[in-house]
Amino acid sequence: MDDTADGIARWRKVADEIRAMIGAAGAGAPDRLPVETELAARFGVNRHTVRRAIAALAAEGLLRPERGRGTFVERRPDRIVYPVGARTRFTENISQNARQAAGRLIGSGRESADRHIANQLQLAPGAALVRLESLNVADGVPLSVGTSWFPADRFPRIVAAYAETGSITKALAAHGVADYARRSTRITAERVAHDDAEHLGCASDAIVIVSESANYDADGVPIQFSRSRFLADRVELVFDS
Amino acid sequence: MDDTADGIARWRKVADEIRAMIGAAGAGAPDRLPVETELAARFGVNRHTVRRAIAALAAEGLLRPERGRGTFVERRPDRIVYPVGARTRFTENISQNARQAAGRLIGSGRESADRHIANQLQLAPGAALVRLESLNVADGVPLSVGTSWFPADRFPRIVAAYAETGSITKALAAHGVADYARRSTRITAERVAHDDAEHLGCASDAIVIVSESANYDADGVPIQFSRSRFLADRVELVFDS
DNA sequence: GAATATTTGTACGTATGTATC
DNA sequence: AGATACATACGTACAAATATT
Repeated sequence: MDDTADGIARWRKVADEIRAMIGAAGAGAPDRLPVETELAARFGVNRHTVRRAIAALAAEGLLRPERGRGTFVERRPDRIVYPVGARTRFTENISQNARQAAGRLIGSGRESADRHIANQLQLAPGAALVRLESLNVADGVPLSVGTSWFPADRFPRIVAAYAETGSITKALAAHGVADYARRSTRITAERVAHDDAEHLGCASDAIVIVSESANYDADGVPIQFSRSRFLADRVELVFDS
Repeated sequence: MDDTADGIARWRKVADEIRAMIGAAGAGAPDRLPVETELAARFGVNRHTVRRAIAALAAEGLLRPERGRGTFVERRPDRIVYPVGARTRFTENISQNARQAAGRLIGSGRESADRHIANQLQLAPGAALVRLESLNVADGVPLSVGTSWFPADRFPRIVAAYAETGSITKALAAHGVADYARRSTRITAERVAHDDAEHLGCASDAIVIVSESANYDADGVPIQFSRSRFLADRVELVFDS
């Protein structure tokens, strides 16, 4: 299988060599790779073996192959800092780090509560909900997509209000919620869903940080359950404790 | 390239069909895939095309191919809940959710502070540090690996103390630190590093939640900076606010 | 703008290695 | 030991997107 007989696949060695190439120096570091055929010749392997190595490095976010153009070294910009606390509000938070922040409605619907959401919102399973899908953008760069569920009877016009204002806070205010807070936040991470990748304009194998939380009004009544997917490449969450 | 002429690669269609196969039902759902040659015959494509599809689904965590055995459907267990707060301590936290929790020393060393860590520990760049690598296991399942840095002059024997006790808290106590707390936690997510994957016993393309934080003693002096990598498949972090 | 060359993406074929059954 | 099943590797061809002439 590999003629080096040390049990390491060739494509892994090629990947390591490429890693060394691109990680060599900061200033003189190349920003693009030689073409696949030349790499294959240089390493004495088949083009497919080079491609296997490139695919692995691309999955790590180190390379970005573009059909017809070449394979480029990924220089990832610093991540935008997203502070999470009891009073987290997207627009206000992000505008501390970015020049422009906006939320946009990308979908909505009505559905009945499954067990998990019913529990979070302290409703009976099957209760009527409004679902709201939003895309959050800072400085023109999509950062996250979020799905929120609201009790339909209390927030009948939440979708329209959000579509107008681009702000959950304002949409809630239009329903008489002057203040709200979150209590706890569950954090997981996974590969981005297909639909989310399209909205976020990211690679189909990108990683998202998933944040689930509920918001409560001043009386402690749950008013919103949300599940946000943050692009891990572009955002870091900061929790103060 | 594909004879369907709708611009969708064949391997993607095969992936979708396999996804449908395994996601069919809860009870009667298969727990393993037919062998690659049979899938290739069934879908009328080459075995490599099937493999490309399987690789994509494996990257999503849906399949787990095992050499010589077959390709299995991944049924992921519920994640262990890991509460994060000012007084987060691994052993105490996890033992609320698991029967057994333990930390094990997997590496250590001495190094000098780079800019980032020096800043976090309020030291001059180049200051002497002790680095401690640990593997955290609950119920025999590796959950996370962590790297911690301590000022070398204040915690000269921290590695030995941790090796003996398996607890950072106790190792710090041996150096006279009765209490400590964290102030903020930075959360990112990325693909697991190669070395970490070996310790965690996970797939090489698994996702980890990366948590960076500093701990401070009762006088507010930073005593530890740590970078923990939690397997996203096995753990969820919960922050109270 | 059109034709051509370059470069990555997909697909199939074939062979062999390695782990498991 | 033999059969089975996934892993790696090379070869070939063409498609699709981009760059160049």
